[in-house]
Amino acid sequence: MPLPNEGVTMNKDSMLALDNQLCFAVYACSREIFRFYRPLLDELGLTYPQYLTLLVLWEEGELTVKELGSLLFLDSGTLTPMLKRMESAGLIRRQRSPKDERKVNVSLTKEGEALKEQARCIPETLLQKSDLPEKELRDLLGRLQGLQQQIRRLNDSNHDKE
Amino acid sequence: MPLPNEGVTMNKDSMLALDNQLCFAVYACSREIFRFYRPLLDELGLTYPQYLTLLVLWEEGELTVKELGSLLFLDSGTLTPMLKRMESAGLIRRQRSPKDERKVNVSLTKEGEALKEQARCIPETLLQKSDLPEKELRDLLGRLQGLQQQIRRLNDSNHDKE
DNA sequence: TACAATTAGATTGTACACAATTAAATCAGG
DNA sequence: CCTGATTTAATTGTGTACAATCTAATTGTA
Repeated sequence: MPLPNEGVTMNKDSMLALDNQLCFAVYACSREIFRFYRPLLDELGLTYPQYLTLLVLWEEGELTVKELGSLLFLDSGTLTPMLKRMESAGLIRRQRSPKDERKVNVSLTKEGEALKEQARCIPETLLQKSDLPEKELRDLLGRLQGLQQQIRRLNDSNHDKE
Repeated sequence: MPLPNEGVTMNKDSMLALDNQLCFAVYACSREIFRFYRPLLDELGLTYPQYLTLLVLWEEGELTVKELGSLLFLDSGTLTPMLKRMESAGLIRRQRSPKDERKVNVSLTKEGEALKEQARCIPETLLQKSDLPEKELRDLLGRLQGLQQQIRRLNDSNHDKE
């Protein structure tokens, strides 16, 4: 006998299957994007996470490690070694804040600033090549951001419980 | 003077900005999903990539490393050490194929098979908690899969050129 | 049959991610 | 002014990712 809301609420199995497919799709897509950018960024001597870091610094100017982390959703365990590599590559400076010795200010060197122009020269973006209509891409962006926020809320409230 | 297709074709800057936002959203979303699954999978002693590997094996039965890799889009550099960890955890077996000594067959042990039931017991899926309507999630899945395929095509044809 | 090309995995080296811990600096209540 | 709590980075340890290289097995073909 069908339940009142059958057809509206999925059964557990099909929900689980959709869950797995969607999570895998996000994961696989993310790695495919890394793979696309690699040869372009190789020429600039950057990795994709380093490129994201520069995007933020180009936009915001000087930031602390903490602020960088909250924009990129990364913690010091990831950022500290990456920033050290970027520092020894001459792209950024890392210096303790004189006002609060706990903080480390991250800022661009001339070389790091100069890469901005080179990065703009990437002739075609991924999306132009992808041949998908802009409207669809904006829609996709909105949904992904929505989903990420939802999961983030779940994760954060989960973390608080402990 | 506006070009004929202005408003239809985005300018380079806004395209670049959308590109960056979308790529970051996929990347951030992927990590948020990992973070969501971690406490659930910790109880089973699994990581998310190991869980994905088991999902495939539960579905397909015995597979070679190569076949596993083409389903998960991972190469032996990633799979070999991960499969060794799963083997020493008693979840899978790895044995050279007698017919073709180059191949390594990966199959489930009783323990690995048994985890399937425990994994089904994960009470609520991510998506049920996310509170987003099924239609929207299926739509998102389709678009992500489409995007991934497009990028994969680009990447593969790029790789052929060299 | 030789033997060059191909294929499947393993290995090596670099670079994230992230949980857990540590250490130093700052803050806040008494 | 102290001292315990909090905040900020750094460190440690484990586990992916992935390019590049290597080795052994197999295949295609002259």
